[in-house]
Amino acid sequence: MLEAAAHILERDGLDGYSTNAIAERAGVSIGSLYQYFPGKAAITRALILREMTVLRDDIVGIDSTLGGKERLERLISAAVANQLRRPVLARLLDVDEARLPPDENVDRLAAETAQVFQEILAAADMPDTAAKPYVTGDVIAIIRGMVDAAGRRGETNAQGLVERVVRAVSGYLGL
Amino acid sequence: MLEAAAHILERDGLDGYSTNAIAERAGVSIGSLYQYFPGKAAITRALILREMTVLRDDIVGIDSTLGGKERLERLISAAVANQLRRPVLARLLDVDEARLPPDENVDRLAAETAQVFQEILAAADMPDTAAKPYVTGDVIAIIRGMVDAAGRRGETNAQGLVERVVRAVSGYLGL
Amino acid sequence: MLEAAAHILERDGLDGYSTNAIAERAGVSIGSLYQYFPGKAAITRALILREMTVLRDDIVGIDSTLGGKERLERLISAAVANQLRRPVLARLLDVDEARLPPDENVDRLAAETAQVFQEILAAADMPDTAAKPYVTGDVIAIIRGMVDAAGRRGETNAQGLVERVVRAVSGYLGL
Amino acid sequence: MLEAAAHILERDGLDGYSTNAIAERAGVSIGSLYQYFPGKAAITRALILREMTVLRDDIVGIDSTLGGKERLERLISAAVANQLRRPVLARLLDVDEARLPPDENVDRLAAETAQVFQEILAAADMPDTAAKPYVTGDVIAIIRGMVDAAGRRGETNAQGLVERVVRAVSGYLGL
DNA sequence: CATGAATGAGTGTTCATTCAT
DNA sequence: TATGAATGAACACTCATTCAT
Repeated sequence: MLEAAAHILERDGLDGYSTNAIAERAGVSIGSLYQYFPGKAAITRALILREMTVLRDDIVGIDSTLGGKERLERLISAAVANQLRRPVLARLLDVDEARLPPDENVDRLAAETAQVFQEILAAADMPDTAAKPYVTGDVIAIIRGMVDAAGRRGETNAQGLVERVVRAVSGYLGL
Repeated sequence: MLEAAAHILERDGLDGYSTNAIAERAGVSIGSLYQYFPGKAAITRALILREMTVLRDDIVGIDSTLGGKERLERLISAAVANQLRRPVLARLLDVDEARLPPDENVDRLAAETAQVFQEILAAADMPDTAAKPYVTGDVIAIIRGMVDAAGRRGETNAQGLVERVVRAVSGYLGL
Repeated sequence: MLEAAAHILERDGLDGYSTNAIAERAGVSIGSLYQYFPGKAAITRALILREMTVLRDDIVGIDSTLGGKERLERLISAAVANQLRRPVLARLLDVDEARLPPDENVDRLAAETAQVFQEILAAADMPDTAAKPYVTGDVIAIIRGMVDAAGRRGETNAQGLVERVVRAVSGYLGL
Repeated sequence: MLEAAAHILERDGLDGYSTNAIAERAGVSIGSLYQYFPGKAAITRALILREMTVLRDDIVGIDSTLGGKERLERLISAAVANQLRRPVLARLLDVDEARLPPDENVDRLAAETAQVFQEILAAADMPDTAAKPYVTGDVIAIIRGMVDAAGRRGETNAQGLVERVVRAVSGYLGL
């Protein structure tokens, strides 16, 4: 059912993203949909959570004994892979999330992910500037912005994209 | 009428962005709205055009006798100012544009803007890499991503933001 | 449109009382219905108001220079006529009103009507008991109860019913 | 299960009165509910029957050797007690009964109850008028109307209410 | 017998668009 | 040209009922 929702969102965009369409695509009745989710918002939230969890898990799994530069690269690699996996979905979920009331679980997951970013940016071999406020936000924004645009252009070559993002972030940090 | 649409979008978001609300806010009847615009999509497109034109004009006005680095900084400055002027509007228009079928005028304006970017990146004192494909797109994406995120965080200090964006773009270009 | 709602309520009961049915019966689209009423509750409230207003006007028009007994009889006559006019509608509105949140206009109208009852019961030639609390409520309840039951039995002879109600109320008051 | 239905009806009104809610409250599955009752209507009917049976039994138990006036008072006392026991339930069942198709068992029970009324009203020390048609219906309506209104006002003092109802009925009968 | 997931017709409501005035 | 009442497809959601396990 979540996968059906994801598919609809990717294929038809926000306009086609209706509970009836989701149910039909999932091959269940609209009534069943509402037995698993209390409402449309819950479906979207679950979808967001699912996508965010993949990234969080990838990122948390990065070997913390590695140097900061190496970890940063791996982090970017994970973020790129995550966004490139389903670029349209990632973008639309991002958009729709803004309409939803804040959700505890989503917020927690976002905080956990940001935490990993912050730890990496505070590593020993990182410049002092990297620990400043807003830096984490900037780095995330750079990654998101570049990968999003690449996704919209239809880029699929993750390796090349990762290299460019690494260059941008490294440059920003003064590495 | 366009300003009414902009206001509604900023104040009520995509959910409140209805033709009736726009007409009421503009102080005209819904019938009149449809005499000036063939449909809701046309209103949004006109709004997008209006906002893009401001940026294009600012950018086109940059003194082309200046060095590439200086022009790049001015360009970023203009982009930041443009996005920070009405951050919510800029973001929502961006989102809603994706729903609309491609539009000739919008595309032309985007191409014109990108053209200026490209010329600056191809300036004599710029590294060779800057002329490669993707680079223009990447730079635009970095700027958009960072400024968007800043707008969402509620940042209003354009000067500090410009500096950070310049740093990111310069780093990315290897300046 | 109100008349359509009334008709549906009378013919199909609360079960058939849907906005779509009302619109269809009224010969307008569902959209038009919602241009005149903000919601289903508003339709029901307007209907209640309409019915209550008839009774209030009848009752307020009773010549206040008459003796208490005479006025009481006229009041009962008016109440009977009102309830017998559309007995099913009166009853169902009564039921549905209980589901609705309290409404200022309805409450005011009810208070105005009760006020007239109270004034008549406090007339000079009325027994002292008539002025006691709960008496107004009891009298209204007797009238409503008897007339409602008569309506459900299909009685249409107002004159005979009025006599019996007068007898009950007079007996209750000790006249 | 019936008690669960009664509880839901009292606590949540007709809006909350759903088969799922009843089953949950009763601690059984919705499937089991449908093994004991063929449908929602049957549950409501059974509930009506249960409540009516209590009154019928009370009334049938009245000593038939007593005088008519005394028996009438006892009957009213029983009716008041019955309605005041669970005033909200009594009222809502009354309302919901109107939606249901007529039921043999309910009708029989109602007839039995009315029969007792009629016998009392035909007692030797009762006025001739009491035996007329409509009188039984009127008396029942007076009692129901007054007690219902009292229940809605939140009255709980049965004794005072019984006295007032007796006064109304006696007055009506010309006692 | 008991279960509860599945069903889908039906509900109240919104909103982009049209067109007679 | 301006108006705004009218339209109706579409939406999110509910709930009485069924039936495979």
